[in-house]
Amino acid sequence: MRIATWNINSVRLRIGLIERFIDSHNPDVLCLQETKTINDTFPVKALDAKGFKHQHILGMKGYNGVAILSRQPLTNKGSRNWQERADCRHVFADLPNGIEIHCCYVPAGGDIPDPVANDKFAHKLGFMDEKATWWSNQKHNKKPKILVGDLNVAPLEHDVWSHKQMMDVVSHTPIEIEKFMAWQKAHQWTDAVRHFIPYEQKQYSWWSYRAQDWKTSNRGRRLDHIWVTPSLVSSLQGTETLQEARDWGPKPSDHVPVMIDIA
DNA sequence: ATGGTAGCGTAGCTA
Repeated sequence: MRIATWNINSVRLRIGLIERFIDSHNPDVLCLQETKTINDTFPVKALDAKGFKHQHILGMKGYNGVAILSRQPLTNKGSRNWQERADCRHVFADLPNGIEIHCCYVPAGGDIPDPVANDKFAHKLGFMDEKATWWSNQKHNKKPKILVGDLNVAPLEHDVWSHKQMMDVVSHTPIEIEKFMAWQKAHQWTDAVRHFIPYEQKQYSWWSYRAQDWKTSNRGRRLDHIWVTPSLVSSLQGTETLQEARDWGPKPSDHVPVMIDIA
């Protein structure tokens, strides 16, 4: 089974890129973030025509929005609010094989890495604290699980182009990484991408629109993640990050698809 | 130290 996650930055604008990705990489489950539309205008029919007949979508006007798209039926579909905001950042469902899948979109956190000066950064830190607490309290739930999404943190030294220069840049600050790791530890999540990619190897899933030439400057960050619970680790078969999609036209997303294959 | 781009929806917010 191939699971993919992609921050699409408007599902309506980029439905053609999604179709291209489905044709070229044949995912079984595709999780999207930043769909940026209410459910009524989500491209349900186009995705149904591509074989994704089972869709769990949660969108709002203009911002955020998440979706789980599946070739196989989804059951126990749900969603959750965080930091007392109904801002469409988390959906989950069960797959026929018994795996519970979660699609998350963590707040970006604004530009200033100070929770006093920047409400958006405080919100991001609180969001991850709440995630850690909630997942810690889910320990009784023994179902195998996969958590994917744009988590907006690049936690490891080689998840950013320059660890030194990024330490005071939101997404790679020590306080964010501390809270991110606490969340990961709270449910014994394993980073399924780094399970295959050596720690020393640079690995990115996002490159800014603001660079003149994203590929030449290559100042990327690994913001998009796939985590699995312990019993699934031995079933992991491989991972792929589709860097070439950063050039897919006419208008690419600033994030690229991240995939795992699991037996 | 600064400014650079993009989407939604049509101003200004968010990323």
